[in-house]
Amino acid sequence: MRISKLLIPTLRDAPGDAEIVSHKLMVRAGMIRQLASGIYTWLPLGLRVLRKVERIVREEMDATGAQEVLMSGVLPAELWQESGRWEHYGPELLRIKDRHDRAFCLGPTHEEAITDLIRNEVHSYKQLPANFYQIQTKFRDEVRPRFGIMRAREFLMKDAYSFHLDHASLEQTYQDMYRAYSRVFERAGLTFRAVLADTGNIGGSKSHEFHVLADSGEDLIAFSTEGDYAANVEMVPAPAPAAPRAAAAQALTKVATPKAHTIAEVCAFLKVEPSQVAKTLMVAGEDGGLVALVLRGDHELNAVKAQKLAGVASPLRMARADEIEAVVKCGPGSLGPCNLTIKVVADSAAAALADFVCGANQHGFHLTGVNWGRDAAEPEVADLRNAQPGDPSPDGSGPLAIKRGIEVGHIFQLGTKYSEAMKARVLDDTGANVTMVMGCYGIGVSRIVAAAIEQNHDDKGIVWPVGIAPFECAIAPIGMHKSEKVKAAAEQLYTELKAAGIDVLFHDGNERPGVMFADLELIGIPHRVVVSDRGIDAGTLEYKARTAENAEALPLAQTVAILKAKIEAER
RNA sequence: CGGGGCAUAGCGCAGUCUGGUAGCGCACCUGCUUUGGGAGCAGGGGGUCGGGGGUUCAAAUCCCUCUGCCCCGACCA
Repeated sequence: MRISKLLIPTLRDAPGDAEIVSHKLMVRAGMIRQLASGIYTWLPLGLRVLRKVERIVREEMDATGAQEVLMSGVLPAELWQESGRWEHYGPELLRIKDRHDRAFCLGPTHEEAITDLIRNEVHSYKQLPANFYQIQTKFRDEVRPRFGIMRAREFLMKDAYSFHLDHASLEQTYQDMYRAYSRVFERAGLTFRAVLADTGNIGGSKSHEFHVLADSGEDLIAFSTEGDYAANVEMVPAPAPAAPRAAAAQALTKVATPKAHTIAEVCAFLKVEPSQVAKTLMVAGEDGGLVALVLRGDHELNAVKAQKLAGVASPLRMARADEIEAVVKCGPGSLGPCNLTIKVVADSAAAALADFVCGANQHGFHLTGVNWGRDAAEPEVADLRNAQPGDPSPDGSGPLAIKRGIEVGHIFQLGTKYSEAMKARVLDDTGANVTMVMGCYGIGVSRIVAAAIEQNHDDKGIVWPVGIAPFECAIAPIGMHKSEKVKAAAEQLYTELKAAGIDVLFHDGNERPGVMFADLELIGIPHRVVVSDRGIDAGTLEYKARTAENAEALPLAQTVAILKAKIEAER
């Protein structure tokens, strides 16, 4: 393509509201523009990258034998009512009505739609297993869209759904998908890790997430530093304390703690360690009341674990100040487990504390020397906290380390959750009706674009892996509009590179060299060839990789062949 | 949804406190010069100062209200 025929509105300054580097660079490079919160227009350059990611995904899915379909983005409410998710999905499901006042939603995922298709069209075990995928725009009305395309409300996703006669067949397709996903992310040039995951809103049993490792990631991944174990922290069981609770040694004492509400403030004021403090959090219960959750001051509540507790509302919701005041006469900063009338659940580490510090359920006061059983009722004990670095790996392979990740893929063994609810059955070889077993597999196609930038950039801009670069090579002629020699050589190189099957961007504008180089670096084209009078006279073209420090001279006659070899090796 | 902030040209911002001609840099258009790392000179276009209401002789500026966007907390590819 000729750059003069492309709308690539690059910016020197990033918009003030862009937080993370991929968002800044995508806007600056003229790849995307925002239309509304979490809703974006893809410009020609951005769309080229998106299409390349799509192509890789499509090729790898096709290679597994999956069949491509395309379902509607607008889905009838009836299907969602049938699966039960019309009620349970929550406000993320954007519900709309048509002119006849019939209810629909914008599809955030398509289990219902595909299950409806398959139950109507597939009747025999001989048609199984089968795996169907689509690459399609999803809509999730996120509470807080942010980070540009990374967490948009509208986004491009590859979703696949497999159908099986039995679990062994599902397991096999699951493994196929695991391998296909690994190839997709490798080809996209990403450093990633597959980790054990929670099944969340989709449901099912076994599940892995694929995470791109990046400091800007919103997820926390726990790794065994010695072994293979890797899991989303929300999944990692926290170890119960090895030692039994010590005997009470101190007397219960009430102390005034004016202005000390947070754990840090209380510890500084009373000169104790956070690990000797119990913090009490109140969350909404299933019955409309509240449940008190007690953790050690140095531990973090794990929302996934908490919302699985009996009596706790799912999804988890922290109590509002007015709800708390209806139970105890104080604010959230002075809560403690003593004399509570509501259900109290303590994390195993908090339950093992003796002579600990906690809020007095009275504004401005804390208690010291508190002991379970004596001063507070023995609590129900559960695993409520996030695993921490240094905790033992659940597989016994060593201590855990924790890193940040961006979730770009997720595979699930659904089992019969949807096929049961929607009566999707086939006849087996004995003529018996069997409920199909399902799997589902998602890739955040648009998110991959942002994640790739998070991992591949420098202070000048994006550094695309060749596999997903909008163009593989750029031609940068110097003084083309003055020098016929340069113009002829650049045009010839452009024709030859295209003929060699290379995606080439011809910078045919009349920009000064500095502007041209800066733009090509910003938009991250992996290979650059400079055509100049100086070089032509010497029989050379100047070549520089985006990642290279310095340029090198290539013999004019061999440039195309050399570039072709380099690019094909990287694809 | 709760808490905080912002809204002035395509982008980045000043002006708001203390009411009185709407500005700066980049980008854009024209001309001339320039051409190996974001050029120079000259000229030019572009704004209902987010919307509505109020106070005032006079509102970007003060008051009320609505909307949008961003950030911090519970969801997910």
